[in-house]
Amino acid sequence: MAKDFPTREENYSQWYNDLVIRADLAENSAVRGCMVIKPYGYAIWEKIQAALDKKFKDTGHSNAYFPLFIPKSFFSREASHVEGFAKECAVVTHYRLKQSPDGKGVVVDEDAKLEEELIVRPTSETIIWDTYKNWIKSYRDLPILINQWANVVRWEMRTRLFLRTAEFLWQEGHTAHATKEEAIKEAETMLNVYADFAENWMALPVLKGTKSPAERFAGAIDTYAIESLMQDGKALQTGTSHFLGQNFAKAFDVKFLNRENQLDYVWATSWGVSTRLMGALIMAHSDDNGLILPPKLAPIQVAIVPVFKNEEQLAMITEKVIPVVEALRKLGVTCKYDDRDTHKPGWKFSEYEFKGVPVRMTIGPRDIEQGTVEISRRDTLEKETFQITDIETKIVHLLDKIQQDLYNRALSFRENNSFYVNTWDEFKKTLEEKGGFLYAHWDGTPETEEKIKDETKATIRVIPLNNPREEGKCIYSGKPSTQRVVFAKAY
RNA sequence: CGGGGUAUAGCGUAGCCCGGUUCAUCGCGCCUGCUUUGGGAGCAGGAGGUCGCAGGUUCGAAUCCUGCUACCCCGACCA
Repeated sequence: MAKDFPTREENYSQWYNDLVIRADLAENSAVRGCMVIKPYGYAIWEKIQAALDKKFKDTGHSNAYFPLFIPKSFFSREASHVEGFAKECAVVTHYRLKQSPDGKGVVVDEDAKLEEELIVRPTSETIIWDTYKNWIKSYRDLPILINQWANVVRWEMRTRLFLRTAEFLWQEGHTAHATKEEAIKEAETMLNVYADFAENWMALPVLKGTKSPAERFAGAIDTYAIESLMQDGKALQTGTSHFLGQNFAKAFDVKFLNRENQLDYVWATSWGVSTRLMGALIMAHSDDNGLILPPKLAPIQVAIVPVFKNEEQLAMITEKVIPVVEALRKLGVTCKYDDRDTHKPGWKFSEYEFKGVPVRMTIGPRDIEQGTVEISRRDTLEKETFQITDIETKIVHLLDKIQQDLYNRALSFRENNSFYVNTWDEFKKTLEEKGGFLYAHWDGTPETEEKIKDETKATIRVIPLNNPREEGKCIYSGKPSTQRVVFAKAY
């Protein structure tokens, strides 16, 4: 097995980073806090994009594109929005370079100073609402249901591959509606789209809920989120959907004539998921042997490794393999026949394990004699020998089973790491010793939430949707509470 | 941006405390050849380094001093 590959027990942070590198997903770039997404990693992102994009289209949305640069003044319009992002904006001040007077390289041409600075978008609400203003005159122009696939920049102090990079890829939906009810429904619909994607594609069980005021998006009335649990017991916010009320409409003066012939501000939502999803994928499923990908998102679903001593043997194997590859492709399975003679079988086994390929098929002289193949599944590392006849059907079923088993495994992990706690001591003890999701009573005040955070680093991850009512006492203040909320340490 | 640490070959490292025939170690990887190939092969040979950058101290600096830059960890912030 690979040397110098830390196990999760040693250092989860180190484990995660090395896993990303070893699985050939991404690396830190020369630009501070940014990442290079390598071909294999990007292939996973493309799978994620394709699946989400289809869901967006199916729910009536269209894609569009808005500028990367946003005039600084746009940020002044919505007070809480600017407060939320001001500290992490990259600012463009000049538009030209010139030869350095001393002849060494280039310098910024001070004569080319911009009249108004441009902000590299940290999110696009402002520029989009400035644009929507011109598009919306009447209720007949509504709703506007638009999504944008883009990159955004947030000058974070501390960065980590996929989880928090200075530049990241994401999609951001921005919708405009005639009524409050319709906008809230949209925000909830998109939350469900994300939850469905997480559970059925990423095999990642999620909690759906709303955020406490302190954790809300800057400028939102209500923030919905899906929250998932990683293997080290920390929570990761994997997607958000915001009901923005009329805040941005008022800030950008977006009014329309409603059915009653009255001028009104439009109601808005925004929602997004990012390359952070890949971080979730890595941390939720992987083991010490490398990545484990759910079949639906794996760029390679089946890796076929021939074992051969010479070209004649390889030719015999290839003859058997080609019909299988073709049959699998017809069934929509992506497979790679790795007949390179530059690496040994053992090397390839490890390689595809690192990359998280769900199923490996091995075929060698032994199999040729007996008409068999060896099938190995990545999630359990189990190996089994089958007759090659109709093997493609078995593989398709196995892929479905792996997808389901991964979800079930993650779900039982979450269930085993969710705790109902009733006292402050119990809260601290459980958080310290076990981590995970803590269901606890909270008095509903930001002050209490803040104090709990200061003392334990735990935050309210979500207030679950359709949360059962339950009388109780706040674990911190002892004041009355009507429901449990979910606390955890988060990334 | 506060506190701490690190920077030596593609990657990971030794050497630094106590400057000097060790001014560059070891492992992985890479190249060549032979033997190998069902879980990251073995042996033999080989290539590869402005010791982060810029100054300073000294007869002499990877080693000591100063400044800069980048990265890592812990905080604050966050998809």
